[in-house]
Amino acid sequence: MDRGTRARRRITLQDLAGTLGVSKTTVSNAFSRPDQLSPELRERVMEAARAAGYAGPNPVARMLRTGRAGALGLILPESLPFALDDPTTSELIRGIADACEERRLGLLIVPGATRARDPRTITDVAVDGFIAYSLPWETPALQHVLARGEPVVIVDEPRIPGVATVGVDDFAGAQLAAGHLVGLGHRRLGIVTSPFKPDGYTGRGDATRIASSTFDVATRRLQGYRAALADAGLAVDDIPLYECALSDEELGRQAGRDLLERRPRPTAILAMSDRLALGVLAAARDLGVAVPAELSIVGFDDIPGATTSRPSLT
Amino acid sequence: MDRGTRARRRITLQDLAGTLGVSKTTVSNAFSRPDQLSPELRERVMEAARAAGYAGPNPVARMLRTGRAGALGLILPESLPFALDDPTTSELIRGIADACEERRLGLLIVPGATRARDPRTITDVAVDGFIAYSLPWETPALQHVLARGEPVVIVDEPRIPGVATVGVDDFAGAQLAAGHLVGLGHRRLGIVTSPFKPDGYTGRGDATRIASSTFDVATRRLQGYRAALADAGLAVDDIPLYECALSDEELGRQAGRDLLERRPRPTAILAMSDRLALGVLAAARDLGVAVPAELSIVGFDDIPGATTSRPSLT
DNA sequence: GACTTCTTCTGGATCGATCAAGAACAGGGT
DNA sequence: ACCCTGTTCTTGATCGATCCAGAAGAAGTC
Repeated sequence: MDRGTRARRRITLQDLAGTLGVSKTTVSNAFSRPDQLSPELRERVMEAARAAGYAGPNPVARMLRTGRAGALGLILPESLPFALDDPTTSELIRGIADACEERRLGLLIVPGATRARDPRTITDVAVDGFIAYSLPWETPALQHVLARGEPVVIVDEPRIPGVATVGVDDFAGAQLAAGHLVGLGHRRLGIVTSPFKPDGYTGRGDATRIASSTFDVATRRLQGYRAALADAGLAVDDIPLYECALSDEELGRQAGRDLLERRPRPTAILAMSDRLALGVLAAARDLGVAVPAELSIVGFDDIPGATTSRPSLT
Repeated sequence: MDRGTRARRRITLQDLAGTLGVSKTTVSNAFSRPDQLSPELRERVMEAARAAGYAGPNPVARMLRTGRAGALGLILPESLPFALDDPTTSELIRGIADACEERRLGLLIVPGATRARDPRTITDVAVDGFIAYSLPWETPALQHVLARGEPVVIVDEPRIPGVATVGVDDFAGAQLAAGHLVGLGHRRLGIVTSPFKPDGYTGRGDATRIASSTFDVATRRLQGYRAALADAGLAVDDIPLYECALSDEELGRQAGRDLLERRPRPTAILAMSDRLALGVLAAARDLGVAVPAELSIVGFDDIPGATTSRPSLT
């Protein structure tokens, strides 16, 4: 069956070589290794390519032969807009994007990895390796990434033996933050945590949830807080906790309201991220609690040790 | 030269078929077309694959054979964090990301296309088509995209004959916004524009720049504004313009300050994006100009006709 | 028994490039 | 005349899958 005007097959390196009367290797070299042939011939090849509307070697075929995909996959736990809403994450992504461009690598983004998703969005993409950002332990997406057997770098969490991980020292950072507050004399604290599980729960701290946490970051930061507070002789189990499902200002505000309405009211609040801290600040404003006179708030800005009590911020 | 423990070559479909004593087609079918073989055999294949640590067919080889890359390229004019900082863009990207996931397509992001960049970041990626978002006319990146000969959809601009373009009706939207203001009785207006050229210029409007504009969106919106204002009998050339290099709140504020310091002071300002409008609002606050009592501000929210005078927004 | 029809599986061609090895020719040195 | 070195170009194999045509066997139909 001849379908009318025959759908013109995409032109290949071979075709071009044919019309020019040279070998395909030569055409290939004209594009990829210009020093391997005489300038005149190269110019002829390029000219013919232009005339034929040939844009250059098919990237997929090249990938197959060379074994390099020329791209990196970036796995994000949440949606892209949400991820970039967080200054820390945004900075990380920009850094990755810039580094990729510098190395002439494509950047393939796989957002929303904590949601259930078709494995094929991970198994079927052409990348040389992955960067996985802050995922809970048992995320299926992460399993698929690891199963591919390609290089993986995990940012922040989870820590998996044999897999490269980069991140901040959560324990030490949290310990420092909490130590700072007790050093200032605070004895009634409150803690606003990032999620322990990716199930969307937001509400008061719950020992069983903490015990079965799958987010390493939250766990380690909490341990850091508790270590410092225990050192100061406080009963860590009595310190009110509020868990937020997302590192989001609105949830931080909700957490702040809950903690600040308790009696006796805490004089200081530890928040596991800057966005949560901002939310707590908003809650303090809502409730007419003066900051920093009546309340100290400490966020966590992912630079170990650089913790700051924030007096104002708008 | 035998390099010590021989670097174990990556296992292939063929290898698996060998150890199982079946054909490679069968193994391929086990993964990609389960209805083509008996359940028992399929289970045997999958079992063997698991044992051998075979994660599934090599995506690149599959792409080459099937001719589909299973991914879309998204070209953005600015950096990723910047793009997502704008609510409209952010919403668009999220929409694209969701649609891609639904269709099991990867999303390969190429940010910063207005900057000079290595063509290979575009020519060498494995995608089935591109979405180009709001690029200036002569962007080299766009030329490379078009040269690939694959489907391209351009969002907003530029309009190129033969290339699918989606976007809002800038002219009509702008006309409506400006018409709204003159309808309210305003006669002294100011205009804050998005860039006419990707050269980073920010400052007062300049007729030559406008005449040689390469950003269609700004041009069409300006024409829309002017059409409505001319209809109202205003001298369009006398209306002060301020061009911002980016659709950024800080630049909008700068623009707002410039326009509001002119005498006679404008009673209304048209801004070509919501972020610019927010900046103007901030400038009004800085200068103690009451909104909406002394000043009306109209943004452009990319929904044709849905223009709103914004009384308050914090 | 001869026939079609289904299901299940196989072999070989193919996608479009790169790569390794080598042929052909030029010039240089002795 | 001979060998050596370098440049320029070609041939054939290869990357790892999918697709097409068809073989083998079971089952149903007359």
